[in-house]
Formats: sequence, structure tokens, C-alpha cells
Amino acid sequence: MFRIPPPDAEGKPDLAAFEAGTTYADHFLHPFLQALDMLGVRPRLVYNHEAYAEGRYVEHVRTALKERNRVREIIESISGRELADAWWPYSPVDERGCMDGLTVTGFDDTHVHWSAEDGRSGSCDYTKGEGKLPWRLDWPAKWCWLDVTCEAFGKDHGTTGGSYDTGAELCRLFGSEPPQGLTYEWISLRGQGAMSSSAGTTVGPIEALQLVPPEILRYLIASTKPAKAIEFDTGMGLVNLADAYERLLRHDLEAKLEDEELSRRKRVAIEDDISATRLSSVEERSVRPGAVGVTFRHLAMLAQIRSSNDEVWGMIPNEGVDRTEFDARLDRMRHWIASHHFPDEMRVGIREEPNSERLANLTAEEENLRKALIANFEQSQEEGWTEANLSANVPDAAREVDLPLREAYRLTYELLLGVDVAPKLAPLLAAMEPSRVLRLMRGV
RNA sequence: GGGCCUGUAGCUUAGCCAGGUAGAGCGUCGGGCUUUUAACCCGAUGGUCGCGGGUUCGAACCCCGUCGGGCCCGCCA
Repeated sequence: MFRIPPPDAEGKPDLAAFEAGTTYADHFLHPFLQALDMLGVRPRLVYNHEAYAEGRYVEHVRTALKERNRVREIIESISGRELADAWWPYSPVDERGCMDGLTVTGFDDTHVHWSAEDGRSGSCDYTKGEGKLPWRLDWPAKWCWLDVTCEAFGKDHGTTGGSYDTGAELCRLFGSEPPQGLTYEWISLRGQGAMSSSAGTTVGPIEALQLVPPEILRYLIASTKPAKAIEFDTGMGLVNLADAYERLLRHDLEAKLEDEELSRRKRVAIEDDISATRLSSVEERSVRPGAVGVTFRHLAMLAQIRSSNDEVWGMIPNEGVDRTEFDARLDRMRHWIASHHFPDEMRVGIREEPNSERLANLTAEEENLRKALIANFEQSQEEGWTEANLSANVPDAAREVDLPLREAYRLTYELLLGVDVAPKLAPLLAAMEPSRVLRLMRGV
């Protein structure tokens, strides 16, 4: 894959890009590595084509060739499939760089001999990487020379008789103990396909990271058992996920653990939460992750009522908050809000017309409250339509007519927005035209 | 055809490998909170553990079967 050109927008070979040094492998690897970087994963990369060229696989290739029958027996007995008579545990590459249609005819200490369908024949030097092991052998050989102790893989490899099972036995044939295996289920984007590193596109994770803070994406994975399928919900599920994560961060989990009265079950649950939050952190840091002055949910509202980042910045307790990180967060939020993923129930919508249905059914108390509110709003209009002036309007009116605060807010929301629960009212009011607020309150 | 994973409260799920009174968060409902970060605090509500058998003093857990969802059985990586 490092020797062929990348696909262009239409999926055809892009020779111009290839000339410039981008390969087919780069094309798919780049966005994947970019996603890893955003998630705080800093891998050490080992390029397989280089490893072959450097001779890392020589011993394994030689063993596989010499033990051809044993290798065949392992694969056939464990996977239950039958290999063709002409099968060899090595895939030679011809002088044109092609692997198709070549039949192995023999081997010696350094070369594998082959013949092609069209009558050509040749030899390739396996100490120089002029060919490779088939995947089922390549994987365990890699475990050996890299001393892999734990290998996680998708469920497609984890089934009985799958490539991990055959690999484990082949690994022993190569002289090493196989790594601890860990099978994980797949992650899918709700309504879309799987997010997979090998099944083609890496658009999934990249797209997800344009909407979600990386620590929340990490939390999604860290808080789910590997064998459980994750359906990543980019709508309301994301808000709930962020809520759950931020709620965990607010609690001092370590202190809770010191309670001697805890049942074993509860203790384990808290320990799991500690692990999940620790694994969710993108960077090693002394400050708890997510300490950015504003919750995901609240930011979703602020981003909708203020279009300038500076204004939003001024609306949160921003002491000690990194401005760059905050802007990145806010930009992601705006991107999400602008996308089709953003749930309608999170959209802050001001009524176009008065809620005449509700206005016609006010109790006497509610009517009193409405009048008091109108008076307060009119006063604010004269003294200055600012958040500071507006914030006392509802509590003052509620006290005046002796109505519980919650109900006063509920009624105000119903008249202005048409829903009975909404974000903090004052900033919302401040962002509205006074005449519009009064019209909706008066109902004319 | 053979095999692997999965199904627990309205939602997200822990517990299953090593059987011992089904736990949690969200939601909902009630209460608290003299400015609401869709916040916070307190309380309550809610489960035939997919279904049917079996083993056991005792089964969400072990065994057999069955239904639903996903996957594997490539000279692909």
C-alpha cells in the first residue's frame, strides 16, 4: 500500500498526489493518526513494509516455509477451513510489484521461487522484503518480534477459529507465547456505518471529534465494557453522556472511597468510575479534566444566544481557564449546533406569536404574575435592557404575587418560548428585543 | 451448516468468568432552594434479568433448547 497511489475524489488513482509523495497508505493513515492525536494517543509507529525490508520477519518466514505442513495443519484444524494444495505460507511479489497469480514452486535459505500464470517465473529475496507473510501469519510473527504482551482486536478476529486463535498457535510455532487477547465490539455512529480503523473510512472518528470534546469520546469508550457494542448517538445522547461525565468530575470520588461503611458492590462501582475518569483524561494533568468553566449543556445554550466568542467568554467564570482550549470547545459546539446532529429539543426557540392558548387559560394568580412581570419588564426597558437589570424581574414578581419561584419561571417560559423548562432566563431576555418580550407577554 | 459476542427499570447500564436478598445514573413524581449553569440538595417511583426447560437448598449467573440483534468461518489487511 506504500507503493501505490492514493485514490482521488472519484476513487481513481491520483497520480499527481503520488508524484508528490503521498501513497495509498498515507491517504488512509493520515486522518486516523490525526484522530489519535486529538484523543491524546501518542503511538510509536512501526511500518510493516520497512520491517520486511529490514529483515525483521526473516526467521518467521523461514520457519513458516520449513514447517509448511505444520502451518497448514494449524490453520485447517483451528479455523476449520481447507487450504488449496498449492497454498504456501508466503506471498511473493514479482518484478512489477504484483502479488496476484503467482504460485510458489520452492524455496531456499534466502529466496522463494515462483511461477506465474503467463509462464514467467522468478525468485524473490525474503530477507529483503520482496514479498510478505499472509495476514494470518503476519500478525503472530509481529507479536513475536515486537514482544507484544496484550493485543486488542475487533470481534471479527475474536471468534473461535478466527485469526487470533490460529495466530496464538502459530506464535508458539515461531517460539513465543501469544499475547493476552482482548476482543472488543464495534463502535457505530447512530444511523450510519461502523467506525473502524480497517474497514475503510476513518471519517467516523474525525467527524465525531468535530462535535465532541475528546475526553468525552474517551469517556464513552472507557465507561463501556469492551464486548458491548457502542452506538454513538450524536444527538440527545451526547448531551446525556457529557452530563454524566461532568457530574462524575464534580464529585470527589477518592473521598467517597474512604467511607468504611461502603458495600463491596458500591466500592467497586466507585473504583470503576475513578478508572473511567482517569482513562478519559486526554493529558496527564494535575487539574481535573473538563475544568473549563462551563458545562457542555450550558455552552450549548450560550453558543446559541451569542455569536461572538468574546461575549461567551465573558459570560462564564473563566479564571484559570485556557482561552485556546475554550475557543476550541466553543467552535466544536458551534459546529455541532450548525449540523443536523444537534437535537431540536436543545434549540433555544423564541416564539414568533404570543401563546394565545395559554394566555386564555391563566389562573387568577398567574394573571397577577403576568401583570407584575409586564410592569417589571417595562421598568427594565426604561432603566436599561441588561442582564443585570432583568435578572430580578421574575423573582420580584413571584414574591409580589406570592407564587412559588419555579412556577413563575415555568409560566414565563411558556409564554416566551412555548416550553416549560429552559436555560437561565436573564441572558436569554437580554439577547431579545424588549418590544418582542412585551408583545409576547401582553398577547397583542 | 459450524462457531463467537450480545439481550437486565421508560433510557444508558453494573452484576455473569469463581451461584447466596437485582445495584447505579438519567428520566418521572414529590419536597427543598427570597436571581435558574436545563443547576444543586433530599425523598419516592420504577425490573416476568428476551423466552422455555434442567441442575441446585438456592440461578440474572452453570447446562440444554429457543427467539431477537451483531459478527466470523478470504492466497484481504
